[in-house]
Amino acid sequence: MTRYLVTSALPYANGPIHFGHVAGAYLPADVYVRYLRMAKGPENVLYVCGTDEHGVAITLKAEQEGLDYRSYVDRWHKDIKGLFDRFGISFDMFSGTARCKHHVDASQKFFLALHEHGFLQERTEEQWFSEATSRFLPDRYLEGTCPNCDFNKARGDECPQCGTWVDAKELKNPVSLIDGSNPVLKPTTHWYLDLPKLKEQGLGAWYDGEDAAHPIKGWKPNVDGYVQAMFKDLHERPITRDLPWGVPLPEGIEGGEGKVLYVWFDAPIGYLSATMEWAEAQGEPEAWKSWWQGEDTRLVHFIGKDNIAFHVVVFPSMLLGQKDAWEGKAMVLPWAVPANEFYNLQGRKFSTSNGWYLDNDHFFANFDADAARFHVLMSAPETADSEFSWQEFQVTNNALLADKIGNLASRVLKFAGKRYEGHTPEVDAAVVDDLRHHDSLQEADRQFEAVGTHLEAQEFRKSCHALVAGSAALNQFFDAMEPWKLAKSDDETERARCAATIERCIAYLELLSRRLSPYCPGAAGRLRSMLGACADLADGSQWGLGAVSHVPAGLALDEAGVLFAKIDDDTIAAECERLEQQAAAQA
RNA sequence: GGGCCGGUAGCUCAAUGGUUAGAGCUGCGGACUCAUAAUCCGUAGGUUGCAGGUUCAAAUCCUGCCCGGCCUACCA
Repeated sequence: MTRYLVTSALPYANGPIHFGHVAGAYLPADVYVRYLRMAKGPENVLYVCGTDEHGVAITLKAEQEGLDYRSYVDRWHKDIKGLFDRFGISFDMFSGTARCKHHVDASQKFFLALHEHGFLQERTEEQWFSEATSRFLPDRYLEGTCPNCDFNKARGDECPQCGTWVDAKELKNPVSLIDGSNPVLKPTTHWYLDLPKLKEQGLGAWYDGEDAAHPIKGWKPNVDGYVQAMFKDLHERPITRDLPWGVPLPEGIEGGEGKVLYVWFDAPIGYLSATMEWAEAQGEPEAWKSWWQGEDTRLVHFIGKDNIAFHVVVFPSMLLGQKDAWEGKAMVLPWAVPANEFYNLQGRKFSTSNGWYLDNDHFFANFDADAARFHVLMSAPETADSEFSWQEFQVTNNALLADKIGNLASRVLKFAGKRYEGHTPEVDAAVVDDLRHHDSLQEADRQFEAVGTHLEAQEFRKSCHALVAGSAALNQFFDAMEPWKLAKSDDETERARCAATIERCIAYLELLSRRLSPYCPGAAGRLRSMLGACADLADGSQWGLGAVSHVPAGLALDEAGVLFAKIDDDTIAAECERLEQQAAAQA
């Protein structure tokens, strides 16, 4: 059986995350995972993630705030997890690279295996060193005079005046932006990952799909364009740093004392160490192997476009370079990397510091997480940047969720409540059989099946459209049958058609509740409880096939409630106003 | 500067080189009354960013330009 190991990019524990992050790497993954659990069985799906808690940016911010590194990342870990909980992101394990007890060992083992297999190069170069703080300075935290145009506020990596790329060592009169001191050049040794060699030894074949073990489907255009360009000019890449915070180099590496693994190196290993943590929590510490070394595993990385190089080139290289170091078995390579673009907010980038963001506490206190999930997914940046707008959110919520889907449940169940005293009607099987061929029901069948095929292909926007189209087809069916007229007829055959119509609608509402489940788990659950005893006609945790073929008579239905509440114009106007004020306050 | 992605109806998006470029939402008109003033039907809406080229045929392929975005290896 094919198994799916799904990851979402590790959020950096250095600040709040927002809807933009959720739209790109988390919500699509969560909907995909919820679908897979239903369609393939929960035992064949594992969804892991965690915060990325190392790196120079964290050390600097923590020091600025006077916090030790541990407390600092703990705070953001908690904050970030809080937003995921509100969105209902259903990780099997959400850990963190500085809190997972397997992480240091796993990362060091990765390094050692690459070292032993000849995929690392050692180089000694001069770097700016601050004697005041006894630390090497990243280029970005240096300022000085540009060697090209003499502009005196050039950064260590780039000159904002002439735009040229500055080699930090050539920067004149450098000053540390951290403490204002004048650094000196000092030699330091670092290890480089030999990407060109790894590309020759299998990465290239894997990427091109020549490796039969990984029959990956085509890469997305944004991924392929980026990686092809990268392959044309592939270089060795440093994977160590001089920092006081991170995974120390393994013992026994000469010259490695006091150095740590580069955060980009240890971060993706977080997917593996989180899996180990999950396995241990299950009481089967070895269970991670069946995921990371199983021939049937499909490893799927959901990321934003800023992460493409690391997930399609660097991390696969690291996995490939392990060879048989892990008890003689190779690691799986990614099967798919759905990289999304960026999600903006009403024409501008999300920015907490500029006040251009959605306040998470406020949002979830006033709006339904299910509606947010559906809208954000439906407008997710799959092929190009996209955005959240309050007006569009209102349209999705009102016109699609409340009117098309919620009202469908309402009209059917209330009709049954009145005409059949809250129970499923008795039907003539022949009349029901006749209705099965109705154009609208066949259209509903097609659309509800398409929901699954689109999800399987990671086409989330299309899957949302199919779900709405399926519901629209059911509304058409209801309208075409006109049960409100049939029910009042003196003709017995007309009343039989009415009963059969309601029977079919109830069967399809049960199907709808399962199709809706990955997107809107809360509303799907409410719909199932409204269906009362009819919810028992199919296992709600199963994607299953289509609508149940026969709804027995006399099953009790529950009270028909409101699945999705509408959002009025004033509320939307108030939210837009709130956003503008937030931005103005920060200006 | 270099690389890459995108530009299609008022809005959000579709369209293996192949009929007359399609949906949804909004707008307008109508039907209906079971339902959350919902639903259903009809209709309007286009120089596919611009200019060339290839082809029997171009939104699609090629060249140049314009606009937006991302990356550019020490921002994770």
